[in-house]
Amino acid sequence: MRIGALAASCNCPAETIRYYEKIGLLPKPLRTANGYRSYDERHQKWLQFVLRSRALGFTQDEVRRLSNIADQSQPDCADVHQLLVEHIVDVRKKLLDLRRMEKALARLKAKCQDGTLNDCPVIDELMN
Amino acid sequence: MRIGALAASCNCPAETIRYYEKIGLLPKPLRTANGYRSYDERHQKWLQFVLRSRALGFTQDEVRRLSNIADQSQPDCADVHQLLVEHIVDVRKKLLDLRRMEKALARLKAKCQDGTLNDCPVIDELMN
DNA sequence: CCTAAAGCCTGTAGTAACTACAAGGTCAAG
DNA sequence: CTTGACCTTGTAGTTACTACAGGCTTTAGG
Repeated sequence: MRIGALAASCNCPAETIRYYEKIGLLPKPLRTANGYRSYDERHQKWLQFVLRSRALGFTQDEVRRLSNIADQSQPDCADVHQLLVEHIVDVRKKLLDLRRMEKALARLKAKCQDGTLNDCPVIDELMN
Repeated sequence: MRIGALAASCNCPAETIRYYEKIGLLPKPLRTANGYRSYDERHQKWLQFVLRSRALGFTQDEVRRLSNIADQSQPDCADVHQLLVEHIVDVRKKLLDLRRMEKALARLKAKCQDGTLNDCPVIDELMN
């Protein structure tokens, strides 16, 4: 199949596929006589793997490491486990940050009294 | 005061201050005879305003809009309120995403059984 | 007073992770 | 036979900075 079909099947822009190929996240596919990229289901699985990993918040670099593990004949579960644990720590840190933000924003919004005030206390608080 | 002092007082790299000036988030300061930037407390308040807004997750563009509001003689609370509400929606969306991620990651980690397995079920699940 | 370190200047390039063209080749349908 | 959809490469733009390079100026120590 060509890049458009692969893109449609994985619900991902063709440009992203080319980009992943360029940065080495996806293996280079064969080319047809006219130079078009030619994919099979192995490529499809690989792309899916990358997309799912990204959807879980893994960075490109982490995906690369995951790929290296996945590429072994017997993927080492301990390695994956470690990556997973580290990533979960990251995600939790981000969650904490966002929760703190949300709280602060909600407090500011309350100060605002639905925007009915003439002089804005929010601006004031951010400035001083 | 010079840029280093301002940077220290706001706990922010001098390069960021120059950057904010360049993109128009901060007003251009006066220059001393030798060309050094010269700041006063008004600049300091302005920078603080920007930094606090950024810490709350507002984008540069949103900060710019907030700044415009703040710059009026009587800042319009309704405008601020709207920006606030929109931003809170964004933050909540990100929170939902992250929570979903965390759940999925925790489930994968459980599958892994602490990495004691020989063949990794996580790789398998991401692929198929 | 001299020198060395610290601080300042401008401008450019690099980061993550794409996205959006521009300019052109190929192919099938009407 | 030409129109439109699809493909190609390569480059530039996005967000929000960060990190130099190369070159001034100021400040502190001996």
